[in-house]
Amino acid sequence: MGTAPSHRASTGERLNTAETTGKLQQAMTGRGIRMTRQRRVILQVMDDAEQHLDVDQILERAQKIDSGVHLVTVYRTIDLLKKQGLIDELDLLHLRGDRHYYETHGPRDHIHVACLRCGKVREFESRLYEQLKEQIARDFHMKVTVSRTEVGGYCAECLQKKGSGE
Amino acid sequence: MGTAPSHRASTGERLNTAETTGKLQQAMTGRGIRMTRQRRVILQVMDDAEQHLDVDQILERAQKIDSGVHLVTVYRTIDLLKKQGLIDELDLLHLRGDRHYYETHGPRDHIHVACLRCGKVREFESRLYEQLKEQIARDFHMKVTVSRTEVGGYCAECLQKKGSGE
DNA sequence: ATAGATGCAAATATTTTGCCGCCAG
DNA sequence: CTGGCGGCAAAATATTTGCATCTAT
Repeated sequence: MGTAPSHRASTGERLNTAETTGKLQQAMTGRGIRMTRQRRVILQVMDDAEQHLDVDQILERAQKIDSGVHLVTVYRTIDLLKKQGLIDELDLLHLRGDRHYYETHGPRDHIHVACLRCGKVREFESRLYEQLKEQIARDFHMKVTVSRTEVGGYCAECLQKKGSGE
Repeated sequence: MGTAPSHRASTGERLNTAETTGKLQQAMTGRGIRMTRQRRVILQVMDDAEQHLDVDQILERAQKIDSGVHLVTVYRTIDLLKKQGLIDELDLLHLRGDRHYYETHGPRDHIHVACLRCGKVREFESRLYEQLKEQIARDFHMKVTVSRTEVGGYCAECLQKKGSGE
């Protein structure tokens, strides 16, 4: 629980455009949603996050900025953001319990690829994925609004360590 | 929750290879796993299921066959099956709470496509999906063992009902 | 001023665990 | 016979809700 897994995947890229621009905050006010002190903090945390966070991590970071933020408020704000379609929810194949993870909804969907042994999570983008979603929309005549893909397996390093077993 | 009275019609469509023998049961005994009365029942339920089931549905169906099956046992057996890689776990984008759903691991992965309005869930297979997984394996030099893709949106019928707005 | 947000605690929901008697192999 | 398995209740986790108070607009 409390301790962040800190698996720092090699998410090297995707640096912060995160100045205090507050993309989320902008989106929210733009939609006429009331902005409170705590919401501002939580939104900032999400905007600055370099990777997906779970609720406890969000709380932890938020409290570093403003200790007067409560877990319940995090849940409520996350919920709001979900409903507004501004963040995505993942569970990383339940690798670490049934916790949920959240991240700001980027311009392009990415796949989360997790190593079942070391827990490292990487992101992956592919035109193939976009095509797949298009194919679904076409075949079912539906409008696709959200999608989530999580892939698990054993990463190169772990395969090496074990030889090739498992 | 559940309704589905149950026993599958023996005329129902079955997926390929599975004879009435119980593919799961075979796999389990083949791996030297102890077979108990309750496990047999749960495995049968999973084998006969025409679609993904949640734990309560599994329990319900199991108890129709043998009332002496407990929820805890369902959890433990499901867990065992997961570890053996014989079933897949889904959560259908949390469409209906944080319940998990399970289904036997077929020969080919399929995508779950859910309508966010009417809740209907369809399955989708695609060559593109296989290619995508291959691409991931190649790019990351990893061995992909599980994958889950869930897509949400609005199905043709629901789009019609609403006119076409949105 | 006032609708809506937050804090706090208690309620829910879901899954896991400890312990002990019982059954499959 | 014996070690794993299932039942039962209680614990652990994760998230939601009721209500009084406070605050952004």
